[in-house]
Amino acid sequence: MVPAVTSDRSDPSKGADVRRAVGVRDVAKRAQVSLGTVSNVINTPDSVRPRTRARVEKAMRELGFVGSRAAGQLRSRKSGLVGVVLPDVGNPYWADVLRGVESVLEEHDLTLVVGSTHQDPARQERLLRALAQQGVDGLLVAPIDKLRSWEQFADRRLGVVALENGDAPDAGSSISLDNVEGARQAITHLLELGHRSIAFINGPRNVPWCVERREGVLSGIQTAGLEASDVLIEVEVSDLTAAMGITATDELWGRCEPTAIVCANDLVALGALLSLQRRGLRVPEDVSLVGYDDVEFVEALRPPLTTVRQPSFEVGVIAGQMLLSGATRDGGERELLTPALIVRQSTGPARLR
Amino acid sequence: MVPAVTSDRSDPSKGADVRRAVGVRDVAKRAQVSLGTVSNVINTPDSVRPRTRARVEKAMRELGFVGSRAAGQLRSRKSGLVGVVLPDVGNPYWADVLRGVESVLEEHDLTLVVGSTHQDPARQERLLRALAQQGVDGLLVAPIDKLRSWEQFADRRLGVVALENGDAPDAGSSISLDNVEGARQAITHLLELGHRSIAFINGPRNVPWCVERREGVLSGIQTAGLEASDVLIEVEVSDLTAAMGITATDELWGRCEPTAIVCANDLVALGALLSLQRRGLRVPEDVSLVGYDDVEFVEALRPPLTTVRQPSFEVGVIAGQMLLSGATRDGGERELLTPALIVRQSTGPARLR
DNA sequence: AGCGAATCCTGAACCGGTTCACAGTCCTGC
DNA sequence: GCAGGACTGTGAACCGGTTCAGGATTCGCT
Repeated sequence: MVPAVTSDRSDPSKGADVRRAVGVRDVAKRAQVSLGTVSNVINTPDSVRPRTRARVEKAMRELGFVGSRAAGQLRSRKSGLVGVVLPDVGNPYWADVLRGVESVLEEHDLTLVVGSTHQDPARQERLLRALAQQGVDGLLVAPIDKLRSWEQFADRRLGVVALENGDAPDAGSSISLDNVEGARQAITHLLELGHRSIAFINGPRNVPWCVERREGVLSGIQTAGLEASDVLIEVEVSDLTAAMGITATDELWGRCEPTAIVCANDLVALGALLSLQRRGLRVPEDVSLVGYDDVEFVEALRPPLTTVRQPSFEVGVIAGQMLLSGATRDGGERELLTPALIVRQSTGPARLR
Repeated sequence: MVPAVTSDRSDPSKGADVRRAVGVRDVAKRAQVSLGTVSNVINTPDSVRPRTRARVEKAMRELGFVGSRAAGQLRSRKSGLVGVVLPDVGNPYWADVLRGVESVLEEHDLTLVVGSTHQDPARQERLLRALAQQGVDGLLVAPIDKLRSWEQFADRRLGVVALENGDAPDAGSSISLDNVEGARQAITHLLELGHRSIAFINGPRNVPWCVERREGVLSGIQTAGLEASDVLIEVEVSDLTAAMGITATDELWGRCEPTAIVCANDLVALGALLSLQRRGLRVPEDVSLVGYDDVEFVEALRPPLTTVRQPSFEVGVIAGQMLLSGATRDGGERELLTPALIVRQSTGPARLR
């Protein structure tokens, strides 16, 4: 046997090869089996007789074999990678969504490649290109514009699941929360408390769920029989972070002094709160404040924040399951969850001016 | 069927090939150049005459060429991937560190593969194995035990950088904060306020920086001329989250009622705060509370939290730079930053019992 | 025009795990 | 004793971008 293979790597001129990782061929030689069998042990252990399998596994252990996903991926066209593109992993809300996704996918030996867009379409584009080149098997994306360049992933093994993707996607499944309804509840709450000068700190216009939350706000005002231009002061921040919340609120107070602020996000609300406190304003006596997400810490803030609750972890779990279900093709599934306003102590009756 | 085994991919029997991604060879054919030139355009554009390069780039655009990192990686032994293994990306502190890393590495076309260990050695092991198989070029790890299985990454192109790695690592660079000093400051502050019954909610014993913070606490007590067993009540939680903080504090109050609590982490402190508030206890009048990290939101808590500040983003930036500097071999660099106690309003004089 | 150097291009071989058509072995039942 | 099927094991070909020695062109200068 062994008629001296053509591409024999054992170069007799040098002793041990210097820096070559052990490969299936090395393991095969040591275990006295063919390289195909080693591959079988790795991928379909049940198809190998226990005795043989044990021999191969022993050899792998002794040689410290660590496979190369890249090589396998090349032939099998499976990477074991799932791309996750979120607005901001540093936001506890998205971090929680991520944990949900993780909890579902990790037991299927899928590695997550996560990236944050920070509401920047260019960043999103870069991330998607990188993921495409990495050959991810599936994509989980909370798109921040309508460019849809993620559709190219639709025919990957696991397809695409979109989070918070405004209108219906042309490809893949999607899971969203009813942002219009959530925002409407928030603004309605404030209007009922008598507020007639309300600031709305929102994210960029290209972000679907920011647009929807704005719709909800406008719709709530309209339903109350009021004119948006009389009531609402709109502020736009480029990224929904606490730092931006501080800046936006500082600037806002240079122009006017609303009796309430609605934020697109709890982090921004946190920033707003810090800005107000530094200015010596009391919440809710001087200014009412509403957040969005119901992130863990808002309950312990001073004062506890009124906000719109969204089931973050659950969203992640559902998204992960959708991806695994493989039903992301031909239209895929749709899921729409409803958020709920949680009234705490950061909102109160409008102060008379 | 399909006995056509020729390596020729243009199968005239079927019109367009069904599901094959365009490769360098397709681009080469279209641009009338050799496949090597296409590779050069991708990797060393300056080595290709502008006219030729333009032709190739046009062809790539027209064909919608998306390279396969896997194929390239196989030959070049570079993956463009950097593994990042952190305790918990959901923790704003680590999320911030991650942003720092990201800001440095993204402009070098490195993709981050991030994973959370949640203080679980088994999870850490799984993550590291996955990263090894993905062929990451470098590793950034905040190890949660002494197993050192990450040393196998030492001879990757970019080596290893360890964060918060207790004693000196045997391989790679490292950047740490002086946890002993930080914890000592925290406990000393409480002792000076007259507290003599202090709970310490800490993470698992296998985590280096938890061990160090404990050392700091013990050392501070000793310096004050007191006996740890008289003063300190130690509680251990498996994961340093707000939820665990709530549970731990709830349980703690079933056993005893310290006048102060030191937490290994701001998230745990948040949990403790929530637990105390639900129990109707006032902070700091009834119980003083100290966190660790100085995460963004603690300043806005009720009351603002006394905590130990660590420069999170900066740590990430430095770690990223260390990785890029390539000096991770032969011992590598060491960096030790010093944290600082930030006294706010969650700590006050011990209430007389 | 003539010539050597510098620059640009070429394409077969290669990286290493997977695939799959095929061969060998073992077992059952007639 | 032997056909037929189930189960195991084999190894050349393959995936597609990169490498690199060598060929082809262009350039500078006399």
